[in-house]
Amino acid sequence: MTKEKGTYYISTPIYYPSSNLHIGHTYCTVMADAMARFKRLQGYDVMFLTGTDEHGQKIQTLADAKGVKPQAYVDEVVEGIKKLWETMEISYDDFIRTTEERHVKRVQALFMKMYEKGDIYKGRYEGWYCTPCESFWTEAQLNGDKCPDCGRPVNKAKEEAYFFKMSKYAPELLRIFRENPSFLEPETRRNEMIAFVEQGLEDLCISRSTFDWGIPVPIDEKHVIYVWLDALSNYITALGWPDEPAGYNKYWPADVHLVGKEIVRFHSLIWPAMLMSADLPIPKQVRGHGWLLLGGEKVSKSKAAKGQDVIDPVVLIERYGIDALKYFLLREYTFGHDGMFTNEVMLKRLNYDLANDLGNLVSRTVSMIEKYNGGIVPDLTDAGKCVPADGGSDYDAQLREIAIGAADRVEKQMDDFRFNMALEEIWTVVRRANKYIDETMPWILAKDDAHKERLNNVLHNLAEAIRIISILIYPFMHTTAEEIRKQIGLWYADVAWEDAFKFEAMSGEQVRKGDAIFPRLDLEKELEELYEIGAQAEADKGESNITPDLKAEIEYEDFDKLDLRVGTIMSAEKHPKADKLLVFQVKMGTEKRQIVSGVAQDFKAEECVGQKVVVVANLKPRKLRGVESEGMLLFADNTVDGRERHEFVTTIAEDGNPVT
RNA sequence: CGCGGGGUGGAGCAGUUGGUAGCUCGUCGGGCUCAUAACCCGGAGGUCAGAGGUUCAAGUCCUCUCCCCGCAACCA
Repeated sequence: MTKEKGTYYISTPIYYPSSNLHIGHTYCTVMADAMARFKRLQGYDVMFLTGTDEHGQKIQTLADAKGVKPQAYVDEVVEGIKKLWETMEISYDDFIRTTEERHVKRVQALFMKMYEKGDIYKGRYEGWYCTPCESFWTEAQLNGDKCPDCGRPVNKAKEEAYFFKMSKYAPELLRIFRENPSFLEPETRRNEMIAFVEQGLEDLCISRSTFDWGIPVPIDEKHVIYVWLDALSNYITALGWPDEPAGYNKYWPADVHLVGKEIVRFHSLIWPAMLMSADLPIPKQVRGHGWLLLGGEKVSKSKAAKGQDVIDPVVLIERYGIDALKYFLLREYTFGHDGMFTNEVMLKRLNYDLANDLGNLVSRTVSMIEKYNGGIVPDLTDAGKCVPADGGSDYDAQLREIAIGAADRVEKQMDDFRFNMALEEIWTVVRRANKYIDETMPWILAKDDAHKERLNNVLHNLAEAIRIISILIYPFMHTTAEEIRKQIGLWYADVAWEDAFKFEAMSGEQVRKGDAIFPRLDLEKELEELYEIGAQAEADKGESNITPDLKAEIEYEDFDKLDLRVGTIMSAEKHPKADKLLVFQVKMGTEKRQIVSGVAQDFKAEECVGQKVVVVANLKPRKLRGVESEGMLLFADNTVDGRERHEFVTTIAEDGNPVT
C-alpha cells in the first residue's frame, strides 16, 4: 500500500429524511465519495462522514399523518437512504443519525459548554402562531395574515426560547474570511457571506417548546434543541467528542465540509460561531457546490415534447450503471456552478466518453493483444522502441509522457475540487492512446514478421497506458477500473497511485477480452424509453395534483358573501414597480374596475386583452405596491413540467353576468 | 440604484495569479479498418453583451450601460 500522508476528514451534509433523496443529494454525495476515494488512494487516512438529520416539526407532522411514531418513520426512510448509498457504493466511513444516543448526549454536552461560556440565554421568540399547525411563522412567511401551510388565521404570539449569542462572533467571523480566504470556497459564496455578516447578525434561536421531537435542552426539559445546533454538531459528535475523543483528536478539524450553496450560510457562519463558543477549532474549509437544474432548456416546448428528464438516481443506475452516473455527474458539471440536467446531455456523455473513447480503447487494445501476441502483454524491448512503422516520429515518447504526467495533473485539479477538469485530464490520456493506435497502425505491422518487435512494443505501450488509466479513474469509477484491469491481465495487482507514474511496469500479463465495459447506447431509443419512464413518474405525481387537498367545509352563507362576475379584460399593462404583477382594466357590464393580479410571469400583457375572466367583485379594494386593485381575478393553478402556472378559466357568458 | 449569479464560434460549457481564445457536440472534407458503425487528421465558424478606462499586454482588473436567471419584495 501507499505510505501514510496524514488524515483527511470530509463530510456531506446530513440529509433530512422527510422524503426520498433525489439526484441533487446524489450529486453531493458522489463528489464527496470521489474525493474520499481519491485521498485514500493517495495514502491518506480518510474519514468520510454522512448521515441524516432526523428531528423537527416536519418529521413529527409527517409521522403523525402516517399514524406512526417519529422514530419508526425516520427508521424507514433512513433505511432507504442507506440502501441507496449502498447501491451507489458510497464509501462512507461513518453514518450518523441525529436520533442516535451517541449524538444526543454529545449535542447536550455541546449545549452545556456554550451555556457555561455564557453564550446561551433565555429569551422570547416572537412571531405569528398557527394553533392547528403548532407552527410559528415570521411576518414575511405569512400568506397575507394567514398560515402559509393551512391558510387559517394566525395569532401574534411569543414563545420562550433559548438563544445563542451569535452576534458576539461577527467580528471574529469577518476576521476569518479576511485572513483565511480559503475557509469558504468558491469566492462568490464568500462575498455573499461577508456581506451577510456586515449587515449585522442576529442571535440565533436554538430551542423550541411547541413540539417535542428533538433533543431535550439539558437545563430545561420543556424545550428541545432546534435544528442547527442539533444538526451541525454531527460533524464532531460522530467523532466521539467529547467523551470518546480518540476520533475527534485524530480527525478534527475537518478538512472540508461539502455542502449545497443553500446551506453555506449555516456552515460558514453559525457552525464556526458555535465552535468558537465551545472553544473548539473551526473546520479548515467549507465548499459550496451548485445545483442541478431541470428543464433549463430555453425552448422548452419542443424539448418537452421530446422527453421528460429522469432524475431518479435509482432508475439511471439500473439502466446505465453506477459508474456511468458518477462519471456523468462529475464530468459534466463545474463545481460551484449550477448546471442543467437533461437526458440527452447525459446519454451523449456516456456514449462519447465512456463507450466510444474509453470502452473502445480497451476493447481494441485487448483484441489486438489477443490476435497479434496470443493474449500476452509483451515486454518492451530497446531495439523496437523508436522505430515507428512510418519512419521516425516520437509517438511512443508522447504517449508515455502524457500518461505518466497525468497523475500529477489530476491531483492538482482534485486539490481544487475540479472534478470535471480532473476527468478531462484523464481523458487526454485516453484520446492520446486512441490516436497512438492510428499512428502506429499495428494491423500493418502485424502483416510482416520483420516488424514483430515493433508491434510488440506498440502493444506494450498501449497496455501501459490503459494500466495507468485504470489507476487514474479508480477514485471515480472503481468497478470499471477493476474490470479494465481484469481485461488487461492485472486482476492480481492492487491499485496503487504511485504506479501511475511508472511506465514499463507490465510484463507477460495474460489479457482476457470481456464484455464491452460501456456498451454503446442507442440515443433515440434511450431517449424514448426515458421519456416513458419520466412521463409515468410525472403522471403518478400528477394524480395527487389534480385534486389538491380540499379546504375545510364552509356554510352556504360563507359562499353567498362572494359576488362573482364575468368580466372582460379591456387592457393590461405591467405594474411599474413589481415584476410579477399585471394591472388590468376590467369591464363588467357597465362597471369598470382596475384590478392587479400576479400573473405577469404567465402572460404577456397584450395576450390578456379581450379575455373573459371571473372576477371577485366585492372584494375590499387594496393597494398592491402602490397601485389600487378593486377586486380579484380568478385563474386556475395549473402545473406544467413541474412548474406552476396560471390559466384562464374562460366563459362565453357576457361580462357583467353574475356567477352563482 | 434590495442581494446575488450570468452574458465566450450553431448548441452546451472551460478559461485558475492579465501574456497567442480552449473543450465536448454539431457541421464540412479527408484517413483507417485493430475496435463497441467506434477511432484518427484537417477545415469553416468567435470584434469573448456594449461603451469607456488602467496596462507594454485584458475574456481575465476598474467604471458605466443593456439583456437574462435565481432570491427578496410582491402574487386579493
